[in-house]
Amino acid sequence: MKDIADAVGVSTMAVSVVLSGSGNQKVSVSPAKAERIRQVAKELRYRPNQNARSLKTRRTNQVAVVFQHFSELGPEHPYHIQVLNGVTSALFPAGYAMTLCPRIIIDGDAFSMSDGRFDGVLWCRPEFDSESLEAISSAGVPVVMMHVPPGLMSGVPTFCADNDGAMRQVVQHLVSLGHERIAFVIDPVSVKSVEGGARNHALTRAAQQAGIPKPGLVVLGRDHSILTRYAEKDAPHTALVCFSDELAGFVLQSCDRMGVEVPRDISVIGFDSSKFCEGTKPRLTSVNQPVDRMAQAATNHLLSLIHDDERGLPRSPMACCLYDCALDVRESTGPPRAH
Amino acid sequence: MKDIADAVGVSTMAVSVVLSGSGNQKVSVSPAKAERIRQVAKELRYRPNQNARSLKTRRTNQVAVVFQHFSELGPEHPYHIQVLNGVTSALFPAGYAMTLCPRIIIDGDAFSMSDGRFDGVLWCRPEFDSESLEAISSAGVPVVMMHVPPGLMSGVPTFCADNDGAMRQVVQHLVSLGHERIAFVIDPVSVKSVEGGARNHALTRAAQQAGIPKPGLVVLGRDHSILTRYAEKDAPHTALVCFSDELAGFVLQSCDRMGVEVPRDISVIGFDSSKFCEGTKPRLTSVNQPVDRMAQAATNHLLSLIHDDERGLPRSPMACCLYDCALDVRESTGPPRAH
DNA sequence: TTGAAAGCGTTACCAT
DNA sequence: ATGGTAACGCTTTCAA
Repeated sequence: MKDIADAVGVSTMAVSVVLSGSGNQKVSVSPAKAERIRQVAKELRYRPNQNARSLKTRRTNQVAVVFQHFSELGPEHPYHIQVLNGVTSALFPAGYAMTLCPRIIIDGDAFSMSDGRFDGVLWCRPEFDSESLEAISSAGVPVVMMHVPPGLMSGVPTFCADNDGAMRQVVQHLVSLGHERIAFVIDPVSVKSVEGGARNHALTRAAQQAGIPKPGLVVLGRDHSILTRYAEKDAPHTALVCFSDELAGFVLQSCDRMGVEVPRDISVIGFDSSKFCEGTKPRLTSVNQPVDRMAQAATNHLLSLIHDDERGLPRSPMACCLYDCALDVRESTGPPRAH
Repeated sequence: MKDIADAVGVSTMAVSVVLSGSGNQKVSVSPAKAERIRQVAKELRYRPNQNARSLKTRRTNQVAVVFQHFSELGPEHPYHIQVLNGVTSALFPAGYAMTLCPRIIIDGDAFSMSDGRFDGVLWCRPEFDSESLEAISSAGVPVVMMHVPPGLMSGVPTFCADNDGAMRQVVQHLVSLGHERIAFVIDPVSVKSVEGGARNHALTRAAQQAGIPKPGLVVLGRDHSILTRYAEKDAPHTALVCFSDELAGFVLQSCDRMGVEVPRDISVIGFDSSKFCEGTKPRLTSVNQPVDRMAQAATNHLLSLIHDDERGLPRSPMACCLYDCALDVRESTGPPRAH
């Protein structure tokens, strides 16, 4: 900056005002000099140092996104991808960069989100411990969370699927087919997550409302032998509602391997209704969760909070945003086997 | 920092040395005081400001990844996901964050990669203009590129699939099935990319070596009517080699719509051999490009360059790294229709 | 072993 | 309209 200032014959301040485009009203530079400054800056290939700028302005135009296990990224896990799509579609047009930060994602050091590098944080970890909870509520920057059911986090805006509504549709669909004994299938990791519990309870409530027996809970670890039970005539359940499409795909594979035919012997339902559902045999009935829309809306809300803070305005009081889910009926559900 | 220093009764320097973990040898702090400093820092919930730290050290522990069209992210485009997986698997354990920067990705402002926010850049845009070329070669930070065939970029390390080897396998497979008249199918965007041209030429060379006629070039825009030609008896080509799996999937759809049966009427080959290939009907024969491995290796190389620069060592002279591809034969290729 | 002080590159206040 | 100057929070050299 000093080189430019010297070359043009002005102070560094003038250069700053012209090139930062901060619209500083207290200081103005004549159009001629401004043009000359821009010209020299180009000649000298001047690149503003963002670190210095951020240090001074306390704004980085960078937002952190926190996932749980990033290694799970892949076509079987369209979730991450949908989130990334939603986030970037909101972030990029606004000129914000998105960063995936190992200190938070891998090391679990949630406090590092307040280290000055981020204007805001989008928290997409479905599971979080007390330490991250403290970090979130005492964060120096706006935080928006996804997949946290209403009433669990106070003071942090939340974007979540309407699990109750979704499960009501699931139960209605199954009941209309003739099912009565259903179970919720979940993996050991998700069962500990907030949304895992929420969906399980939602299914239970929906079943209760529909007047069918309380759904079972199957935590599916490495040992899938439990599935053999569903091949028997006195199988405890005739329909399995899975926490995710991936898990449902897993169940389908296991069924196939064990000679259990879907949906003749048992019905299977997934969650997310990703393109993955189109590729399974049979095609997977699944709850359609608008993850990309949710992520986009969450990101836009985060941006507005950042904006509020920046201007000293009170933050928007929005607490929780619930998203309707639809049930995409495909071929993995059908009437239960006659006895 | 000053608060901590005052509370403990030392200077800010002592705090810095203890908490930054920079292993400063010129200065040492007694273990007792060091412990006390750490303790007070915790009590005061001290969070080091990364911007200030970066401003001083000129290191951010952040790496930028540049894609072409991020909006294409999705299950049909496993490419981006594979790259992200490879990149993060190398970056995160090393403590580096990954950022997707709109100024480069959307606005195309390649010069912003030298704005001090990144220790290095992984360039994954298959297409690049002269301006970005200048930005890349004059970048203040190490840059590593993917998908640039050997000999095209000097001074910038490159990680690329062995397109020649891949196309040799493709041609061998097709010839062994009895094909002689083949064509390369590509979209209007990729045809202008470096790797698009490289693959086209690779196919041509491989065909020449195998002694079959020079392959045709089909640029598939919105108008897919060209495919109708392949339904006729005197079809010009009996096999289509596509630039990407997505494009091949598109071709399969068009064939289906037009009553062209694959592989009876025509053989189709994709590129990437993503999981997408398992979901198509018929399952897609495709070149298996180890994108995640390439991305991981490219990232590791970038990290080593950063390391070299940091220590003032000469940069590794590695210029180009070529990756073997395999042909995954599935059901979209078969003998050509008898006349 | 410790403290004082000089920057890092930028922005913004307060004078002229 | 313009120029000096003090921060921003941290690291690091130098002197004690």
